[in-house]
Amino acid sequence: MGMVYMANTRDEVFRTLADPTRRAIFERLCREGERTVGVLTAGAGVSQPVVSKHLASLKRAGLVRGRHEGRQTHYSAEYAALAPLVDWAHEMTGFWEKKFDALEDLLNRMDQ
Amino acid sequence: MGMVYMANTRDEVFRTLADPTRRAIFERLCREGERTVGVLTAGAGVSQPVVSKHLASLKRAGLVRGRHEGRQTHYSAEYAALAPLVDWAHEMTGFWEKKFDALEDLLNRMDQ
DNA sequence: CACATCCATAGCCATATAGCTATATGTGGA
DNA sequence: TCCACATATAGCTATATGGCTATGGATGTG
Repeated sequence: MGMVYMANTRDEVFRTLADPTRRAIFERLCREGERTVGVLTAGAGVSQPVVSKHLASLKRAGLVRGRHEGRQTHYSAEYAALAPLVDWAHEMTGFWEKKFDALEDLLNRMDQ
Repeated sequence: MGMVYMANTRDEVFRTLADPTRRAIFERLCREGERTVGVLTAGAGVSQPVVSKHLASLKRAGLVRGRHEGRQTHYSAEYAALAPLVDWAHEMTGFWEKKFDALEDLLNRMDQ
């Protein structure tokens, strides 16, 4: 029950998406689908080795996957890897709702 | 339409929540509600000045608010500040769904 | 085979920042 | 007033990392 994702994974996802350049690359893969390193480099605003490095980070975090085809590597987004982030956020706001439930409960008791 | 949160805010929220210590402090405020710096320091695993610094970061990102009461400062979580993060994640997975819609559409056309 | 192309890796540097201790600031109590 | 307490700030250091250039390794092409 719960805790499907290790805190470790969550840590890495948060840390990986914190960098704007890296997040932009991931976002582009989400929007445009599978893309090669060369295409991603054009418009990334940084050099090709930097793009490769960021893609390696994203891959380590499970956020992208690479597919080799000849000389090119095609990367694509792994949408499911966003789950730890979304789950965590929902858990946090969940505590907020529970507090309101408790407040409502308290008010109901006070009514009696 | 959309773009209620500046990319700037999103950047800051991501960057702020990337640090595990800081995220743990925020998480505690979510779970336990309003807490003083002293209470947060106990169990944070770092010194009091570090906790104060992290709280200042969280405040700058809009993730917490502080309430002064005598010598103490009571901090509490601003759950709404998580919205940019959740919205972004949903936007990303939205692109995924659109792709499936397009695929389904394509398959429907091929059926004819 | 020789050469070009695509990507990954190595090695370097500059900067950002998370942690520390020491101290300042502000508040309550004797 | 004097001291204790709670928090914030200042100043420092070590480390992590995002950027670069140079180069290696692999794959097409003439």
